[in-house]
Amino acid sequence: MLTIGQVATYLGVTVRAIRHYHQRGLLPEPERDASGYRRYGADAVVTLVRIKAMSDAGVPLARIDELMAASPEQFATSVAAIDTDLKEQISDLKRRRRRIAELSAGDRLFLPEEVVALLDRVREIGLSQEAVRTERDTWILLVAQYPDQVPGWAAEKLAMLEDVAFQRLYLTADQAAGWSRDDPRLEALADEVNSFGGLRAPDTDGKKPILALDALVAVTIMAAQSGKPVPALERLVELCRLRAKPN
Amino acid sequence: MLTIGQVATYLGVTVRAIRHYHQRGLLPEPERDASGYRRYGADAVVTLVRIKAMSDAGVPLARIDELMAASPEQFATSVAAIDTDLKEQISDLKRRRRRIAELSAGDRLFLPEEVVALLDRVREIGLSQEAVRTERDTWILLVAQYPDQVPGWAAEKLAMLEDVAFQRLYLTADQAAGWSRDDPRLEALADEVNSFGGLRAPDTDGKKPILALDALVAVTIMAAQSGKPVPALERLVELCRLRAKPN
DNA sequence: CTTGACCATGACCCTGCGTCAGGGTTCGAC
DNA sequence: GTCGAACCCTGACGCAGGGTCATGGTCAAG
Repeated sequence: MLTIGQVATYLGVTVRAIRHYHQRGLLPEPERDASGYRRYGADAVVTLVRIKAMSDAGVPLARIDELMAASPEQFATSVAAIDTDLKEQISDLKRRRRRIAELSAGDRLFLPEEVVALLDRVREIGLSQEAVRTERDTWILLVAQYPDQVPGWAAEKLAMLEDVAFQRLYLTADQAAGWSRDDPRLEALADEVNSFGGLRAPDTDGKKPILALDALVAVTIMAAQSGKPVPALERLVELCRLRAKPN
Repeated sequence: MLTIGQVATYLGVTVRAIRHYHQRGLLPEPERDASGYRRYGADAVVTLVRIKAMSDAGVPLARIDELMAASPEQFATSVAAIDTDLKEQISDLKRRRRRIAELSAGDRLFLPEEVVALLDRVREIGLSQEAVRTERDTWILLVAQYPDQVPGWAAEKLAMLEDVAFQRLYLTADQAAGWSRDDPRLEALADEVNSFGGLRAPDTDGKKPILALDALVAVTIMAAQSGKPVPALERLVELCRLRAKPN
């Protein structure tokens, strides 16, 4: 008659696991000796071997007791179901691996390649690190809501950045974040923004493309909402809107 | 300012998950409004998008906070580690699928094919269902301790069963389980067993092959240990041992 | 008689949330 | 102004499959 520890080392399972099986009702409690120790016979060992085999094969404990008492047909059916389950889990993990690969490939995070290219470009141009982060965060928000349109929008914006004048404008707007709310340069800047088509916030006209300095709008919105308002940019947005609707 | 439910539906996660991220410290608790509701700004949404992206990619929550604040090199290293992890999990699941396949293929359970063949054979020969189960259980025990030797042993025993005399002996021993302890036929049976080389229990000489009627020994041992002793077979084993060591 | 290796039970820990339970809040409709 | 539906809050238990104490009894050897 074996003790629990002996059975465990014999079969290569832990003592805790065996007690767990008892608790789950998978393995009947054996008789106890005078001191209360569990004493196992060969039948218990056999049952345990079967449990271990199933469990190693990935059968969830809950189904093992079904299987132990199943007829050959039930057995086959259940095994097939479990196998299907495992197949699903595998393809799930594979999907995850693909996503992981995208994460590490997309240098900075879960954005479509067009956006990544755009971010690289604005960094190249000399945009401040903060502004780049804001640009990124804006795109993240956009992706969450318009995943299909985003690549197109990003490509469009990237194309606009070929224009040196637009680049200058973009950089100046970035600088403007440090200006005060009544800085006179804001007026000139607003004029320039308008010459590029003005501001268009994504929520202004639903699902239409965002162009130009929408990120600017986003900056002000996001800053305001996260508790760090940027007065100069707020004012700039105001000025641009005034020019856009002069009536 | 968004409520937790709005953020959740916007991003396609559950409210519970968001609260869970707060609890795990992945997502900082946002400010509350007058009634104690959480109010989320765009920054929180961005953080959540990043968390969701990592989590969807299979990054464990515990590592997400590392990654969120990691430098590009750390990021790459960690991502590689996680990918390795996923690969392992996948091959693990594949291994399980193979085991599952073996389970269902080996009709009656997790035994090497040689043993399955042997079991089929003894069933064919006409061994009682009980005896077949005992035979199976014995092999299960043997596999647990001598997984490498078992296929050889089973093949050897299967070969012996070609001999019709041996078959008869086997069947008679099966019948003997129903005899009384002092049945005179036991003597003759013991003689016959000896003419086939006698009994050899696996524990008798360590790792040497088991032959002939070891299952008989196993029957008595197992029966005794699981509380249902078989007196006639116990006696038979005794007799065989007497003949094996006549001094 | 003590020491170290076992055994017992019970209870808390992990992951990633789901799902009550037992409240309070807000909003639109009447 | 009040009703109900739909939110929100915290706290706690649940799952699989055990790991890991904590606390105390048992056993064999020296």
